[in-house]
Amino acid sequence: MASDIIRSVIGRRTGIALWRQIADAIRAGISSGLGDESGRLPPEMELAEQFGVNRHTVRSAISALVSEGILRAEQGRGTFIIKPERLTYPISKRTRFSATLAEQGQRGESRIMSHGINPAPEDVARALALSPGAPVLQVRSVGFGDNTPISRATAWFDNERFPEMLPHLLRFNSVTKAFAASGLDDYVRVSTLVEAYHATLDDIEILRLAPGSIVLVTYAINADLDGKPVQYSKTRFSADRVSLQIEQDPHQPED
Amino acid sequence: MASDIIRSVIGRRTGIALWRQIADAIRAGISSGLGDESGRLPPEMELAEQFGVNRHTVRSAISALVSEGILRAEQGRGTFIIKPERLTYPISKRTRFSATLAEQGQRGESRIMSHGINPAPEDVARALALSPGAPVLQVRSVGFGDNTPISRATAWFDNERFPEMLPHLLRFNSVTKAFAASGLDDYVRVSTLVEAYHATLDDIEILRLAPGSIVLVTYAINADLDGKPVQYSKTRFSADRVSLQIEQDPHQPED
DNA sequence: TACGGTTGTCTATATAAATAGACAAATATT
DNA sequence: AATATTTGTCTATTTATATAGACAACCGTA
Repeated sequence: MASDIIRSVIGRRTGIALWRQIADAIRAGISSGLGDESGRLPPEMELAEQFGVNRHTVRSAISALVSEGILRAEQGRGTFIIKPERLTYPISKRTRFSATLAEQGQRGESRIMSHGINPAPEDVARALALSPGAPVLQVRSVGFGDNTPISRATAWFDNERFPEMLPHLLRFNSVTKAFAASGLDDYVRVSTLVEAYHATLDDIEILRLAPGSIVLVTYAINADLDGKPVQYSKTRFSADRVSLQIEQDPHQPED
Repeated sequence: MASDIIRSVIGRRTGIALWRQIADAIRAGISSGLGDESGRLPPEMELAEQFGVNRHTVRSAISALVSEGILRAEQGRGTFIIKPERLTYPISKRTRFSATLAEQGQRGESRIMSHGINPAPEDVARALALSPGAPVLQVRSVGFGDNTPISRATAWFDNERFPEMLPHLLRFNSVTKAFAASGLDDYVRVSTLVEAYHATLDDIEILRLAPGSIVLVTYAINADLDGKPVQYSKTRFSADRVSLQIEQDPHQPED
């Protein structure tokens, strides 16, 4: 009885293998209370019945989740959930994790993977209110939580206005501190665009995702207090591992 | 040569059929410039070569997109793109489409599918700051743009405070006007949580999606100017058809 | 009208996914 | 020690995916 959490019935002839649909359903079900207090999943036979498939199909799904590091199977005992949590990322006017560069405190960390100074592509120039081709600093980074990759980001900065941004970033590993060292004491998030896509092969490799996983993609603009854009970043989050929490600063006076 | 837009190489033995991966890649590629000025896709043979698969596999993908209404194949001429656009949904302090109930103006429209007064489930009670089990009005609706379904939503309202909400909603087909008629002149969005999932069978049916599609899910809370929550809604958007645009009201005074 | 380029249809074969059944191996309980 | 429960492994069969090749049907143009 128990787990009627499996409401997401699965379809056939969809181009998505049943075992993968079931793996996705189990992964999703974990956060919504699949499994008992001890983190034990219902036995394979029961799951097979719930999903209306053969036991071997469920086993394929579980096997995939085991190699993802989400489940652990113990012969004779059962199958257990390893990591139930989902990180919540705040996005507000004062969002500071922005390019997922550091300062997440607690369990967060981020690493700069590569950087360079290039002429601004069209979309970057538009976002930063620069003329196309103007020199911009581009920084790629990967954000981690509990040693698992959570997000990967590319951030751009106006190289004319912030010529010393890169050394500051490398030194402080914090956008806020790097801006401060560049003479910008405060900045605010002015715009965030959210989209969702299937993971690319790069996503799968870098974020250690399962094929067919989903990524949340954000396009964010930070500006100084005059409204002039100072940072543009594109970030790809593992949708399995994060929620984006958008706060609208409720208790402020109305305009 | 042209379309090296196909960067998203496809993987095998992933549990996702090649034809579906290719369909997803083409669907995604459309918005980023796949196809020439006239909206014509590269010929099947060329696509097959680009993706490194057999022509028949590409044909399966195209056939799926044709029945999705995204492509149109004409014998002897080529395959053409039907709908390139993607709707942008704003989410800000003053977001009013909220439960995707109406007032989107322009080309937007929404229809109430069902409604009822029930005891509040735990998450709804928490969001509305009510005691669990308190009576709440629940309204399900589907939002349309250009006659294609864009989103489906469930909204909850405190039935004690707004006992006449339902008739007002049915009459005005607008949350804002229904609140106004209930004596609440203004309200603001205080919180929006964004997640992404694979489409369920319900999503596929109601939003007319392809199996394996992605949905953006938002959990939103609107509150009156005292900060008391007045509406909680869960909305599921077709990720192929919308971007969520989050504005943080940049030009306001700091706190 | 003839031709190159394109989509549509057919047959055949190989590989991956799914079902079915049986039994071994480990675990916990009686 | 015996038993029921659960995961692990094996064989066999069917269905869905993917590849391969050939040719018909249709379009635009030379």
